[in-house]
Amino acid sequence: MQIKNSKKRKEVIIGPALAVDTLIFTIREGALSVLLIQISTGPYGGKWALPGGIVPINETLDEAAKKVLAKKAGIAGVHMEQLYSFSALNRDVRGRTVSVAYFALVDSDKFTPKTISYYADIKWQDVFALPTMAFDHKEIVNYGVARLRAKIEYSNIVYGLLPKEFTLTEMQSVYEAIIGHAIDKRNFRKKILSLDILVETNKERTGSKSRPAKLYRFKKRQLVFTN
Amino acid sequence: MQIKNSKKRKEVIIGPALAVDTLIFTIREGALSVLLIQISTGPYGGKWALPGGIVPINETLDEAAKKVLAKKAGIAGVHMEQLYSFSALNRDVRGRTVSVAYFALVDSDKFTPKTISYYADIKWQDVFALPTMAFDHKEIVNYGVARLRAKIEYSNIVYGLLPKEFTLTEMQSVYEAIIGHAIDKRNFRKKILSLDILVETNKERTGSKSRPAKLYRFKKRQLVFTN
DNA sequence: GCAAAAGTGTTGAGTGTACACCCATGC
DNA sequence: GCATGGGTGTACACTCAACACTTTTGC
Repeated sequence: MQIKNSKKRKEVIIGPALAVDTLIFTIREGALSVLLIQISTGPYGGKWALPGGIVPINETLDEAAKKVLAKKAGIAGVHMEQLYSFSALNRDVRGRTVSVAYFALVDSDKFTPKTISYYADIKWQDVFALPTMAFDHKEIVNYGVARLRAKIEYSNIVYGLLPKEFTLTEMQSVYEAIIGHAIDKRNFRKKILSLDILVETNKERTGSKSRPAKLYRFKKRQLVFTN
Repeated sequence: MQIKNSKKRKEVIIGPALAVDTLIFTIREGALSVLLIQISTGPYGGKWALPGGIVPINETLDEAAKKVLAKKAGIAGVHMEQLYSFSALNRDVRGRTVSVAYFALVDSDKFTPKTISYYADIKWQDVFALPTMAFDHKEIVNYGVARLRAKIEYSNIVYGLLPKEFTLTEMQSVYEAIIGHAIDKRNFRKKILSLDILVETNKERTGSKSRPAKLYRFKKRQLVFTN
């Protein structure tokens, strides 16, 4: 594209940088948690943040987010969706950056965070006890928690937080961790079973010192809306 | 920010351009409609598109979208919210652009689209009869319609499509235009009145050749969730 | 036999849905 | 007095919320 006059030249002024940040949720020790990395150097050195990265010119936002998951957290093949785009002028003191936030759901038993060279540390963090965070990342986490809370009410999205096979009590614990309060066991079971999103396996979870529990699977391990 | 080594230099590679596109909904002749502009020149000359613009380095996305509304459609002071970010690699053949879509709701009686010099034309278009559109704008419109449909079920968002005072039948027509089918009058009134989002004025809409209808106002002309 | 968690039903309140007629006005 | 749209109530089905005891296992 040739630039021929000053009017058109305006259009090639460099705009904000474009980044993706990823909110990776899991349930860990009964608490809804997110994966945080600790920044090594620069103005945010020592602060905690969400894994993120610049969007390359030849990748879509989804692709860029997927690569962040893979490279910075070693996570692949999980449910991921776009959350919201954040653009406050001062959100990154190093330069004007617009960030598209994504969220992903993982089964923490399957993924162990590993520190990568250029981060000081990496860890799962209870979303209700966030440390001081860089950028507007606390706001992003809270926005993501709200979305997740809404979405468990009308979809099977929690499949992303559960292993292939699980008991109804385990599933209920996931719901309770997300909404932050206890649920009636009988009502929960009645409701979930009526949604027709689970199938009974004929296995049981044994090895506890109490009665074995039936194991269930999701009919579809992909997003299904339930009303 | 000084660039000191080749590793850092990578970070200043120019990424995708960042734009906002605005989906401006109204109800016009009983049909849910969007404001489209016709592109004058270039590879998309003659095609219809949503009003949009590049995001300047010193504006947030919300600000940039608000300015697009003001400058390209002459609309201000209406409900507006972020919809989604679109980033397919080939969405604009002129160059890699990521677009953050916004949607706004207006009362078509208050805004008359005016053609601006650099567009060939501008018009309200029924969302169920879209012309061939530039970029991925048809997808954006459909995404926006879906969001709007969902949102009228759990919020007072339709205030944006209605004048200050209106009859329940007018309000019902707005709902019907959005969901695309008729609703039972008695059930609609019972439901809406039970939500406690309207107040009765003591005026009536006269001048028709039938019985005058009571006029109502929204308690709050800002987004309120109703369940 | 006891501790621990799994599993199971009923009732009442509230909400959603289907459905038909009278009322106030203009002409 | 008739055409037009405004305005109203009831019955049934369904969903949601509250609530306590029995079953199966390990030790």
